[in-house]
Amino acid sequence: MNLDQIRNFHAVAVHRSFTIAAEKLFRTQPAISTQVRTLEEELGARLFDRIGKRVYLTQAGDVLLDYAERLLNLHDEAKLAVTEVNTVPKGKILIGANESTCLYVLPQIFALFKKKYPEVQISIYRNFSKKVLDKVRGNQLDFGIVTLPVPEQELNILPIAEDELWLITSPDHPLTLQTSPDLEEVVSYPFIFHTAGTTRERLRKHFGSQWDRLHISMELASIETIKKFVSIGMGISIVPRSYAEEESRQGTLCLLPLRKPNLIRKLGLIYRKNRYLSRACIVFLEVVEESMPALAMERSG
Amino acid sequence: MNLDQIRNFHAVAVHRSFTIAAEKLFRTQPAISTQVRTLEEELGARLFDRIGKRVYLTQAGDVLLDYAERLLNLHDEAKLAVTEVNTVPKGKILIGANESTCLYVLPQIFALFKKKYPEVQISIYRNFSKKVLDKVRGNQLDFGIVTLPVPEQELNILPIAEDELWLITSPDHPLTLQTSPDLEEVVSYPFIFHTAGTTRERLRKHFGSQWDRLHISMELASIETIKKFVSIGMGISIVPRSYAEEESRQGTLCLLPLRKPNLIRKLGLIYRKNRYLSRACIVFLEVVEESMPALAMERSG
DNA sequence: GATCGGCATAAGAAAAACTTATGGTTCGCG
DNA sequence: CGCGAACCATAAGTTTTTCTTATGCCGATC
Repeated sequence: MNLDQIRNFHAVAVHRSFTIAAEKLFRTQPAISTQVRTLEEELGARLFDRIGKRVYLTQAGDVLLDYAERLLNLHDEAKLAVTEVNTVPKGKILIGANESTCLYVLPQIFALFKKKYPEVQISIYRNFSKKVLDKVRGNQLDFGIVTLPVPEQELNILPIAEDELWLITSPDHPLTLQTSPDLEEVVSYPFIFHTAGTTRERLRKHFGSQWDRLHISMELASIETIKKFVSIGMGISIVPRSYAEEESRQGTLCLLPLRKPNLIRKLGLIYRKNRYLSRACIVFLEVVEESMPALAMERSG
Repeated sequence: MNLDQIRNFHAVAVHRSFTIAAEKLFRTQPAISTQVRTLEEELGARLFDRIGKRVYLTQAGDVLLDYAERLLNLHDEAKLAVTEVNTVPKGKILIGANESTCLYVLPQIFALFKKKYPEVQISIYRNFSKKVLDKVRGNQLDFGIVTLPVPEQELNILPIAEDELWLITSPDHPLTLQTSPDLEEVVSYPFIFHTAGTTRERLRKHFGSQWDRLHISMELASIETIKKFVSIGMGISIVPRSYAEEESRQGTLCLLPLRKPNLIRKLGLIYRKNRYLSRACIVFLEVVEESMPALAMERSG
């Protein structure tokens, strides 16, 4: 029993005629007859009584007619629903990002996106860049926002923001007398770092041999707590500049550029290559690209 | 999109593998691949992301999977329901009968039937034998119970009861002095007849030339009213004996056999030839045949 | 880096479905 | 009452679809 047979049966049942059913379905009458007979044989039940030139539904036919309608309707609905996925932005998008991105980058993008496409639900997976990367590779996330660079294999990468890493200190810290200290001058002060993460690793490489001389007074899991403890003088730290601009304006933190080397942290939107993008995903990409100038502005402003 | 394609898609989605799906469906892997691709082309949407050796559902695929399950379930249910019609007695039977049959014949049959097959719903169309006959011919009724004989064309006929037509009078009527009056003696008294019906027509033929001499004091539409008016002496009438036995026992009516000719009224169950009988209809026939001795008893008892 | 596993594609074979032709009924109409 | 038209069933042959076999390609794995 396939949908075509059901469609045939339905047409015959509705028109109470094989000939008319055939016309409606753009087939010949024997085609319909044969299909209905096949269906009857498969079900082991006569569906129509052919009496004279008249056609009557049997009880079995009557039962099947009800199901036929439901099946055909459900089938139409299915087709429509599947087609809509790629024409109407709808459904759900899964995005992975680390904590600070969630705090400082995503809100602006999401606000814009939600305004344009309220029907699309966004779900956020918050974790370190590395975990996000794995999940994107494993097709468990539609998108990820991670610190660049990233091994390119199998991934599309769309740089969306870059930020210089600046030094933060408490407002009354000795370093604030400098306008732009270099690494050498900085290492003598106690540091506060992230417990883990891409930026921490990059800094470790950067400090090179000096890393061991570094006095790490605290290791904290979130950028917010780091800023708190820096502001009360527990140590200094290095963070993307934009993450501390608010506090700098308010005077609770002091934000200092490092002389050299200019440390840049780039953020990228990543998603798997060869992946079929739903309409919702496509418009999300569009929105991200649209809002990129704004994100760039943020850096310079 | 037909059910086979949906079944294929479903298997792939469930097992997340074309090869395993093929095994489960006893096909080769290319068969499944082609079918799924055809489905994708028809829907204009990729359903799976084939990344490396892994297979992932796209959002469109996810949407379709839900519908696929519903469609397949509904299909199974339909098959089961249709098959059950002819294996399990269920559903509805439409029976046509005239008023007196409804009152005196059907209750016993139905009681027995309902006891054996409580799942089958019986619906009664009450009308004159002629109308019942038409509806059975027109396939609007499963069965009819009518006065025999009946033109046999296209009908199966199962005689189910026969009854002598006896005279009924009020208990104090002069005729009660006779044990078995003949037609000649009877015609001088005022008669009460049915307004229409097979039996009335048969009587008219029977009376032959004497019909015109007959004094018809009333014509009534139901056997119950006829009996009422006969019992209060408004006239005499001729009815199937069993229809008045109760009143005869209670003494409200007097029931007299006519000497000659012995008028017999036969009842038959009729149904269309070439008609596919549902299980419910078949077991109904069985019950009627079973209860026929009982109905015969009624006549002699 | 060779091999294995798994999906895609191509070509040919098998199966299913369709069309044309035709026959048997029934029903309506002259 | 008989004839023709309408309607469904069946048969034969053709077209379309779907399957299998064979093979290629790519990524994962050892």
